[in-house]
Amino acid sequence: MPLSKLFRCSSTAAVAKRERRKEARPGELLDAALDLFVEKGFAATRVEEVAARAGVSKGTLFLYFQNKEELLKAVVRHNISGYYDDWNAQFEAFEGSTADIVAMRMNIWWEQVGATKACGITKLMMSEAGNFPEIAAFYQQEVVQPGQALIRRILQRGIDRGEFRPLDLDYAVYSIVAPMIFLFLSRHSGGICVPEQMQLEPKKYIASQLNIILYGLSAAPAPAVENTQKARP
Amino acid sequence: MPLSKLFRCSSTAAVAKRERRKEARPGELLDAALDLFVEKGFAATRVEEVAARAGVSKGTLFLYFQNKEELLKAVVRHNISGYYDDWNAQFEAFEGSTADIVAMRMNIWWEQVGATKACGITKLMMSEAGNFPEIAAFYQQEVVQPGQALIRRILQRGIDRGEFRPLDLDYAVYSIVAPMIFLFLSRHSGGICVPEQMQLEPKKYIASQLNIILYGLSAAPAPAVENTQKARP
Amino acid sequence: MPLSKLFRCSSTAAVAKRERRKEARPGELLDAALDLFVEKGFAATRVEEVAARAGVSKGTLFLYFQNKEELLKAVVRHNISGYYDDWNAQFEAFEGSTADIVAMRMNIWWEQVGATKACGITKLMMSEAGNFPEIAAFYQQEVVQPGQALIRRILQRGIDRGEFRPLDLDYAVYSIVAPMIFLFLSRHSGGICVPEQMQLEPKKYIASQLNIILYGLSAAPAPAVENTQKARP
Amino acid sequence: MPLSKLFRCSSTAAVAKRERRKEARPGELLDAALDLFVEKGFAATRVEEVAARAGVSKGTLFLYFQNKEELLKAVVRHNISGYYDDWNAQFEAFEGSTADIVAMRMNIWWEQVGATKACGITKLMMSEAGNFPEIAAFYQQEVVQPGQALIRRILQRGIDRGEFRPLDLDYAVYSIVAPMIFLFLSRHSGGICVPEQMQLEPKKYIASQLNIILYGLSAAPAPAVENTQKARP
DNA sequence: GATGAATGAGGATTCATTCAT
DNA sequence: CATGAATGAATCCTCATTCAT
Repeated sequence: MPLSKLFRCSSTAAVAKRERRKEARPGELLDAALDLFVEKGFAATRVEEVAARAGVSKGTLFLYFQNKEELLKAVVRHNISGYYDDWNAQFEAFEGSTADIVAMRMNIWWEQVGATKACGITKLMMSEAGNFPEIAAFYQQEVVQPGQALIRRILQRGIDRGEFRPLDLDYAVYSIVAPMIFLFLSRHSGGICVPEQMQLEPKKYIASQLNIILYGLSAAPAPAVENTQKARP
Repeated sequence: MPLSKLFRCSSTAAVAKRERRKEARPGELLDAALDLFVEKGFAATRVEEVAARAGVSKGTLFLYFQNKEELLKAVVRHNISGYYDDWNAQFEAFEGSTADIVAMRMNIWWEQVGATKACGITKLMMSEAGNFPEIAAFYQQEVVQPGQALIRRILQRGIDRGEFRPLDLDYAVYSIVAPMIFLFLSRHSGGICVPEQMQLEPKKYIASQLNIILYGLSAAPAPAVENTQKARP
Repeated sequence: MPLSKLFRCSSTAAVAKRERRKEARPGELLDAALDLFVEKGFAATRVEEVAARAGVSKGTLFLYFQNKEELLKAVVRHNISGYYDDWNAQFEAFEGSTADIVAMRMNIWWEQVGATKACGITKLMMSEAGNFPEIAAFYQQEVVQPGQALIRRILQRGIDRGEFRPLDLDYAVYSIVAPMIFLFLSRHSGGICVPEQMQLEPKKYIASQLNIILYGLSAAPAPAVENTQKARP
Repeated sequence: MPLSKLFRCSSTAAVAKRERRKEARPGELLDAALDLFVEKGFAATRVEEVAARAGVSKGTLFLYFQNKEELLKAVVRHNISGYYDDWNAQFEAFEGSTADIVAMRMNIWWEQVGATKACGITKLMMSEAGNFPEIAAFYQQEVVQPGQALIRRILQRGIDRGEFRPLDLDYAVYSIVAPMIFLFLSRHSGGICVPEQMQLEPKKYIASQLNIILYGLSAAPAPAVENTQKARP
């Protein structure tokens, strides 16, 4: 049954290839695992499937990862490589209006995360956070907090430069974060966020949100909203 | 819902205890199930736990619910049905500004759903939608679509009355929906949405979002946002 | 739900009727049980179904029968009321040829047992004998042995009167018994004995068997059968 | 059946033990299953018992058989396949009297099936046919129909050669089939067919049946049987 | 007597993990 | 290193039986 036995010869070329593959193994497993965890959920994904998709046997998977949970952790860690250094640098370097920074940030966030397979990690983390507090904490520290800190700095810049109204930053960050997270989740929520037949067009969605948010953040005079609303500061 | 209540005359003291319990059972089971499903997830919750928390045995649960999946469906149905009739009526009856309707809607949505145990259903549904397409479809039809339809009508009213700018409603609804879903999810996401130490204050969060959104929706003149942004219509 | 409550009044007529029904209960339960045991098998029949078909509640059944096994035993006992007294008497009284007795016996056996619901008991007993040795022993003693004894006496009569050849009765009885048992079983064997599309016509089947058997039993000279066959005695 | 045996060269001593066991497993499991299914019935047999008797764990069984029902089907297939080719060939090749073919057929049927463990399958199938229509259909097609077709051809040969009387084959086949099925069933019926203390001697039983049947089938002149009997054709 | 709500033992099946080869 | 056969813990669900009313 193991056909590989029949075809494996001891030429150096073959050894080299095997060697190379050996080193590639963990990465292939992580890719396969990401796909499947995102597609079917953590619990519903069988390790055997992950192994099969990576082209190895079940046993081999356990050579590289202590258990299924460790595999999940590794998947998350592996897929949140530091965008933030780049993104922070971009922010520092930017010279235009803060509104433009916000717009750019959301669009790039989409392009570099939302449009990739990593998008599904948000939903994956949300679903599994309860069962894996340790990894949730890790994700919080490595992803959530730096992300929100960056948004915060952006908004602060707008306020400092008089482009944005004075805002309670603790809450204002969510006017940027919430729509983006919602967008990511909506793509893996099976119609729970956005009805399936609707199919959100991401770029249009972001534009629409920006159109509203930026106006709301701006230092222009506010309309009168009585009753439930606090007057603008 | 239990019609029998309407027809029972109070003379039968003898039948009381057993029968009263029987009527209470489904509700007790649904409450227990909601708690546990939200806390541990659907798959990770054992039916026996649900039964135990409701103070009955495993078998009793299956007297009232055909299987675990039906129990989940019943939980969803039990905790969401009936809001929309009220909410639609409220909307029809309201005479004030549309901004106030939006504000009221978000606050009431919070109070009647977000602040209750039912809040966790959003995350529960998102996590399980992939594994239970039937339930997802049910939720989509019974909850998501009517909810978004209501928001749509509200925004349409604002536009019709000249209070709001002309908007692409397909996308504008999410300026209301996204922050609320995000809020609900954040309370059950183990810090994936909002870092745990931050502890969002819901009323303040809603006020902050409203403050920005309503301004963004309003017909007042927009600030100049160049580059990525479309000019206001 | 129990509609009977609504209609039960305390008139003497009603009481009489209830009384009558009460006495009829065990019989109704036995009838229902026989139907279901034969149709679905013992294990696959739920006591609740039996009770429902008899028009009573599950609890009531246990008022009359200690448990499901006792119910089965009662069903068997109830449905093998003494044909043998009649049949033995018929045999004693008969004056014609023994071949005619055999023919009559098989036909009457069919009419009074095979064509009735009792027919299914043979298959039921065969299936359950292993699980209920006690009742198998009972059936053996009350049904199988008397039946074979009668056949034996019939054959003996044929031999004694020179109508039949001398036969080893221990085995010859099965030339009569086997075809009949096979017929009974075939009607409840789901195509294991006789392919379902074939549908044996009982009277024709019996005639065909008789035609062959009686010839084989008769004292007429035998054809030459070499090799495997013993010569006729 | 395991083709791999044919292709395995004997150089791989290292792989031996584990692999040999793997190949033996299905057979060991089928043997264990046959024993237990026949002894206790299908429903009453726990898969764990089957596994234990085969010396493996519960899980291992499911490595080889999708579920309990497939195990049953495999048992049937394993124990009946392949006789008919031989038997049909034997029939074609035979040159003696048709009476001898009949005699040989019954004796060999006994020796190759009745005297083996496979004998119990007949009763097993009869008991379970109602609950597993799919298996019943399979057995009907693979076992019952080919078997009866063979008997039919044998009888036809006898008629064609003037050895047997003209017979309605649809019914005459059962003069051969019924006694054999009865014999098989009797060995697993707990005394329902044949009282336990009697202990049928199979060879003697078959001889006795043959003695009667063959005489009845033969073209020799028939004795007068009046009344219920049709005159011989 | 009659009811039917409640019980809980019992069994098939899945799948992460181990380990002999 | 790699394999995949073997394991057995874990859980849903059924249904005979009990017993408070």
